Amino acid sequence: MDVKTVCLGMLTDGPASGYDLKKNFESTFGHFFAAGYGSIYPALSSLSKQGFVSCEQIAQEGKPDRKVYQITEEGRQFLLKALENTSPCHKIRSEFLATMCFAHLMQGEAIEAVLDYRLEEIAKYREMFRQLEAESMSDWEEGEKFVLGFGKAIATAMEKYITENRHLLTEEPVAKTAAV
Amino acid sequence: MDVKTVCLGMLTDGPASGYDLKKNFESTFGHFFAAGYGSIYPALSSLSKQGFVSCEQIAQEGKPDRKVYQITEEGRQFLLKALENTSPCHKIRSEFLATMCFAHLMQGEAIEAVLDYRLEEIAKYREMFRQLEAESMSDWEEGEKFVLGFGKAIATAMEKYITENRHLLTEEPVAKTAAV
DNA sequence: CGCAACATGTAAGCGGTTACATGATTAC
DNA sequence: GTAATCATGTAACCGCTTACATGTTGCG
Repeated sequence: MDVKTVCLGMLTDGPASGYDLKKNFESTFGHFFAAGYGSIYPALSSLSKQGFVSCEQIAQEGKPDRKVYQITEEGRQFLLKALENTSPCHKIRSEFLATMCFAHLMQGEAIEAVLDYRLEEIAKYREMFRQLEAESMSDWEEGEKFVLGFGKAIATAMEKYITENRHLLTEEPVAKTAAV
Repeated sequence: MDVKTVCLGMLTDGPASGYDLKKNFESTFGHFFAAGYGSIYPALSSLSKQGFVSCEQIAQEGKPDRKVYQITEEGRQFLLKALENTSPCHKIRSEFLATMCFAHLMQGEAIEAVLDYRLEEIAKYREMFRQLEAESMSDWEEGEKFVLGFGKAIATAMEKYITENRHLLTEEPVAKTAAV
């Protein structure tokens, strides 16, 4: 599943512009599927060429025309087919964990800084989740609630693990008893 | 941090061939930083050109020469610099969660299948962790243990969340009481 | 007999990131 | 005045994936 398909999925919720979708990518989808304008706009124009979305151009003063996209019946069919894939992946690409693998090559302060930064990032996600719940959760589909809960559960687990185990990385290793 | 830098890091553990590194990418690093031969071999030859690794070519009968790479002092310096980045990212790209966001467009059976597949994948990681612990953990750096523990903690949290909340996605929604 | 492990690489292509380009309006 | 929001897009680039290409040894 690529950015195109996710855009199509977002449009099942109602017509939207590329700009609108970007906000979705930043909020609801932000923690597990990132995308920038450089992916979104080309995706929409490609979907349009394929006939999976229709586009209504709304003139505006001072701003570029607002292009509001709507999913078509063919688009909906295509999306449903895409969702039939029963083995979607879940990939992690973590420079954080890679760095921690080489912690023994780093200075204690640097390790602490990396761990603190990670905790801050998690806290940001937490805050985002909190706001989403407060603001707009009432009209969500169950799926979206499930995904939000998933994000929260993982955030909690990461936070807990890091705070409980960071000492392993930063404490001076106990003098090893001489081998043999 | 890219594949090149991770390869360089792996070589601090001792000389190795591309083939050897691939095994590392499949075991220890597999759950958070994937890489195939198509990334590894070019990475090594690039590192070699930059003088960050030296290469000893060992002739073999019937097989291509085994190329054993060793990190150089310049390589080590470069790696240490790279590890100074105190804000390494941790990215998730999840087709699984994206799919679940659109669960309301899917049939119950398909949703179940996706969830079951995810649980199976997690179980595979779990099994891999178990084997790593049994086999080779004694000579690991603290960092590697930390990262393995991290993987286990996240796997546990995901498993728990999915099993406890999957019913939200697959049960028939309770008939909504008429609005207002 | 067939498969897994050993062992290296190239080349095309894809998907996504980043930087660039433009510019009005509104809130602080 | 300056930053954020609204609003769209292109183009170069980068890094990684996938498929291809080749061939031996050893195990069950």
